[in-house]
Amino acid sequence: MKKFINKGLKLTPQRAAIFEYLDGNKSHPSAEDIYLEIKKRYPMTSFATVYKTLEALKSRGDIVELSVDPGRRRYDPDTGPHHHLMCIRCKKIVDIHKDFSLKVPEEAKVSFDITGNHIEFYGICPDCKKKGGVENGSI
Amino acid sequence: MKKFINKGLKLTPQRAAIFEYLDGNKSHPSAEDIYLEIKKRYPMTSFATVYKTLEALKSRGDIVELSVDPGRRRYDPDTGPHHHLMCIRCKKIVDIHKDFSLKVPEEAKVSFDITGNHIEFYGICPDCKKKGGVENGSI
DNA sequence: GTTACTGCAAAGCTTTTGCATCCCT
DNA sequence: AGGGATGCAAAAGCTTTGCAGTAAC
Repeated sequence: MKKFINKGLKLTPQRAAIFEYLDGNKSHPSAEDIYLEIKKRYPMTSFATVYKTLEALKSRGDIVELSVDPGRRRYDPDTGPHHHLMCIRCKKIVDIHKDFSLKVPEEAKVSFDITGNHIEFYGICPDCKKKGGVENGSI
Repeated sequence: MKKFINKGLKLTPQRAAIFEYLDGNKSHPSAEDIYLEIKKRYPMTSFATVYKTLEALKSRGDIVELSVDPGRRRYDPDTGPHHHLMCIRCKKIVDIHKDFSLKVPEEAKVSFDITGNHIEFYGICPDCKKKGGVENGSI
């Protein structure tokens, strides 16, 4: 929570609820997840407010947007360098805090200015392993 | 083209055009890119057909869906293991064919069955470097 | 002749936006 | 008081789907 306040943003009850929900959150929630959770405490909260707040936080660098889950954006309040492992069945995402020190090939380095990297691991989580079934993933 | 035909799918002119366009294609096109291109040769082609064909190819494992570009899915006919570098300004994607042999941390390995991984590099491409400007990326 | 594919249009989801009102500072 | 934030509803993207007609095999 500390990291969000006093940054020039007005602290409204809705935002406070969003900040509090995100702070330390390891679930990589989607906008809808956040909306539904916030609504429990502040039923007046609208979807637009959630999206606008996420956009504000994102552009301030207080959260990052994940594109691992095709079809919906997920948000991560952990802005430090780390990677993710997503269950291809239930879309659960867990953090991989490990430094892989990736060396980009020379050809790419000379033409592009590389600004970052992100590794996505795919797999089946323990819960889904128990249930069985079929899936088809994406990169 | 060879890799797509005779797989139980009916070969219609629309599909032939899609197969031909995708074969060896390194541009990582979106469904719309494909649709617009195919339409030049087969103006009757519909968006639905493109999506349905992509779905068919995807479920047969003949193409992979990339989730690097938030907001739109991109398709890659190169189904071998490789990674990608995307320009955060123009969304251009280039291949990174290099084996990084990533070792997943033990904690993750024991709980998940890891099925794959994919590295996304982010950067500014040569064309966009010339133009200058500001951006804000996502992971 | 079957069966699968096509095209159209409608619907489904997620995300964005305009605008009047509200309320934090 | 001023300016940013809220909420509503409409709109905008992208993707999926139902269905009748059509074409590949």
